[in-house]
Amino acid sequence: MPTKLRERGEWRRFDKDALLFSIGDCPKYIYFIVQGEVRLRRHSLEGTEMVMQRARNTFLAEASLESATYHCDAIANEAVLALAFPVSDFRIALADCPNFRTKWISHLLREVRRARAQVERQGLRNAGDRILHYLETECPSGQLQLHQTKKAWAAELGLTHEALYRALGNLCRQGVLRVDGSIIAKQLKT
Amino acid sequence: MPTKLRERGEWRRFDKDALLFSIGDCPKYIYFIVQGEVRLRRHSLEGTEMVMQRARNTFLAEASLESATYHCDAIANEAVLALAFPVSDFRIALADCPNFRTKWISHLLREVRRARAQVERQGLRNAGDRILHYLETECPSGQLQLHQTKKAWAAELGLTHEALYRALGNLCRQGVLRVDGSIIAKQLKT
DNA sequence: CGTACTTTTGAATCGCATCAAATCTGGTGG
DNA sequence: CCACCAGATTTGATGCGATTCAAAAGTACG
Repeated sequence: MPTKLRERGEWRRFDKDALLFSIGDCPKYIYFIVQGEVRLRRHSLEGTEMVMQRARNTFLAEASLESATYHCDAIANEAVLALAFPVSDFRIALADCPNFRTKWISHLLREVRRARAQVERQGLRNAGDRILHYLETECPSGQLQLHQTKKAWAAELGLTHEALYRALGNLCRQGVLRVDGSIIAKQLKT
Repeated sequence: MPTKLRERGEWRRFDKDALLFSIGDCPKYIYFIVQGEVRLRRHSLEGTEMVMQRARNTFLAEASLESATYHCDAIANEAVLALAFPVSDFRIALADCPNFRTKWISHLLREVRRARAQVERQGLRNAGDRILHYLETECPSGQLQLHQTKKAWAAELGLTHEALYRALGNLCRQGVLRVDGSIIAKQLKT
C-alpha cells in the first residue's frame, strides 16, 4: 500500500454487533479489517439473514468503490480494529500507484473466485455436502477453526442452525468428520 | 482497450456446445465474447451442472488471469464469435496502460457484485422468490428476454427444471408474472 | 416423417424448514 | 461464589416444498 494512502487511514474501533455501515448509505470509506471480523449481510424479504462475505485481515466493501450506495450491512462479529480510508484518497492511490493497482486487481480476482465458490456451494442440495465443500474450499489443511458460532456458520452456508447441527452429527456418526468445540476436522479413512 | 492488445486478439468461432476450455486446463487466453453466449459451469460430485457465469459482450474467465488452471468449463450456448487474447499480452497491457487497468477494475467490481447477487438469490429457499429476485437484479426493465432454454435457466437458478416450470405456473396463476415464450415480464397490479 | 430435446403435468419420496422444548454456556450483578 | 439471564446448542415432531421418477405433449431440425 502506498504510504500516502496509509497516512490517510483513520483508526477505528467497533464493539461487537456495531454497524460499520448500512445498506443504502453513501460509501465514504473503504475499511481494512486489522483485528477481529466483520460480516457483510443482506436480508431477504422474509427476514432471513444472508452472509455475503466475512472479512478478516482484508478489505471490506470493495464493490462499493464505484457505487453510489452500499449494497450490504457491515456488522462487527466481535470487537474490531479497522483502518478507514476515504474513498476519494483510495481512488487517487489507485490512479497514481501502479503497484497498488496490481495488488488491488489480485484482491478483486480472489474475491470473484470466493464468491463463485460460494455460489457453487449454495447450489449443493444437501447439508452435508455444503459442509464438506466449505472445508475443501476454505481450509486447505482440512481443519477448520471456526471463528464464529455454529449458528452464524449456518447462515453462511444457507442453512438453518438446526439443519447444520444435525448434518454435523450425521457426518460425525459416519466417521467423516470430527467436531471438537470450534474445531472441525476431516477424519481420515480408517 | 489499448490498440496494442487489440492487435493481438485472434478471432475464433465456436459452434453450439463447443468447449472454449475445460476445468484444469492451463489458461492461455482470455476471451472476449463478441457474438453469442458462453457459460461457465462446474459439476458437483453428483453430476448436477452449476452455472457460474453467462458471458455476452464481455470478458470470460477473468479469474483465471492469475491462476495456474481454469476453474470451470466454458461452453458455447450457441454459435459464438470471440476474440482470444494471449494471457501474457493481457498482462502486459494491464501493466502498461492505466486507462485499461481502470476499466478492468470496474469490470471486476461488476463481476463481484453479480456473483454476490447470485449468492443472495441461491439463499432464497423458495423457487418463486428466486425467479422474482432474478427479474429484479438482472433486468431493470422488469422484462426478461430469456437467451436460453428454461431448462438452462433452471440450472442457473439452482433449481430442477420441473420446479422452475411449476413455480412459473404458480406466479402466472397468481397474476404476478406474464410468460410469453422466452419473454418473462412482471405483471402490474390491476 | 422421425428423432432429439424441451416443455409440461402427475405422483411419490425425502430432506430441510419450522415450531417446540430441554440443556448447556458464558457473562452479569447481587 | 452463586443465582440468574440471554444466547447457543441440541434433540424431537410435523409439514411443506423441492427432488425424483415417469410419462405425455409440444417443438425444432435434418
